Amino acid sequence: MFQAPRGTNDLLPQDQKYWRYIESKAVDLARQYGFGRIDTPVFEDANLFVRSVGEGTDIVEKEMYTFEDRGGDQVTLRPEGTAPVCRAYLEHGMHNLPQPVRMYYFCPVFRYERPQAGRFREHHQFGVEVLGDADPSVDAEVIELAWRLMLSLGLKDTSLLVNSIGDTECRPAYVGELKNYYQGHESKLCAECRQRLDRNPLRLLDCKVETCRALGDEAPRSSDNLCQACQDHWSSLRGYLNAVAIPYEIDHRLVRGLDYYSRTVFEIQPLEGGAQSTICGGGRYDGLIESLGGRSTPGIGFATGMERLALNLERGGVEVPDEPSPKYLVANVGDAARPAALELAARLRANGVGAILSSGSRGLRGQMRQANALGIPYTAILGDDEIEQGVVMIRDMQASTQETKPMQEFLDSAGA
RNA sequence: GCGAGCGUAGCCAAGUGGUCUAAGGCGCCUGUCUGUGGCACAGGAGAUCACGGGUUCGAAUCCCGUCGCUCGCCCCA
Repeated sequence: MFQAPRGTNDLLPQDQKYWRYIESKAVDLARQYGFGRIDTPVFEDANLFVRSVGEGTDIVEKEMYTFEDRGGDQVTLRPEGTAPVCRAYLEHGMHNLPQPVRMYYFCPVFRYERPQAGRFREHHQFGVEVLGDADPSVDAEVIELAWRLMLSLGLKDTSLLVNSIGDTECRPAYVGELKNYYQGHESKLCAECRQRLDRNPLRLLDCKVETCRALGDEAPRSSDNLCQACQDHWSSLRGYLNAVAIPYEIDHRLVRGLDYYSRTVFEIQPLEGGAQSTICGGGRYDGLIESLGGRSTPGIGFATGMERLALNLERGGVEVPDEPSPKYLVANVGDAARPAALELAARLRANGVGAILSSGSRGLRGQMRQANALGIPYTAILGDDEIEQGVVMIRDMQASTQETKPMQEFLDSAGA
């Protein structure tokens, strides 16, 4: 038997309601904030991600689905959403549009990882990007949008963490200072962290080992080591967030793993999360477009994981509306009724009314059971008697009442 | 890449060496009700007990290997 590949999932009809719900809330909000939808290819030139996400990152080092196609090109299944949007911005000359350009997307994302709760090899993201505006008010707006999405979904008990990690101006000096600090305490670090000391000192901050955490509390903070421009940006952002009353927490340990982030970074986490708890992550990436060959263009965005949002909706017991069933099931008894039933169902649908034809190979009883099991509110019954008299019997399944109506009259009223 | 747990019908699951040609429940189908659902009752279909090898008179049950799934680490949505 074939199985879905490891780390991938079928999204069955009965699971769809959570996704439709998230999608509709997200699209409504995105439109409110003036975002337009963009869809980019599932695969891209491998180098797009190597250059943007960063050569030393886990994503590029060991998680990308990269293969050579039949023409000999190295292509990669999209491991994140931001770089393709930036590529599209450049490719289509969007710097000629009124700035900033605001876009949102829903797309599958692929990373070769060991699957576990809330982490898959294929997952889906809703994300937004704002390109061409460096003002901190844009940061505030994007963060507000992320926060409003959680509220609008009905996800309670989430926390918003914000930090500034500086830019190319001030970060190198800060990383040096951090390294210095940790080197002074190297004997107390866990084995992992000793390796991080060389590879990626920033990551020392979010280690979960108790002794490392304690050291992290006392470590120099990025937000205390910003250059003047970053400092101004950071304090403006906090002011704006206060102005729109978004309940954020400053988390000095928040760093994020992709190379392209600068200044503002943020995450949203459920209070009671499992291991893979982050449901939304984002930040500013002012150097990214330039590194892809464009002229210097600031950008900021975030992405949310659909699977993690759906998981949290279920865990939180959030009521999500069911997908509506067709209004009518057309039951039929006898050979003569079969074509008439087919026609009736077709005419109902032509009027925009949902209708399914039940299998006449079952008895009427079986067809009623089917209507009941499918949650269909009305059954239209056609048998020899009805055909002869040109009528149809309509049964209200919930009220358990039924009445006979002339066919034409029923069709006229059903359309309205 | 590393560590742990688990694999019995579509789903949940009993059984931990001897009528197990595998219990029960949900769901599905049929009938009681020959043109009327939900409830009840009765019946039915559906399982190479993950796969391969070994131990044994005898294996779903014990051992080894493989595969798969789940959870955790790393990292991330």
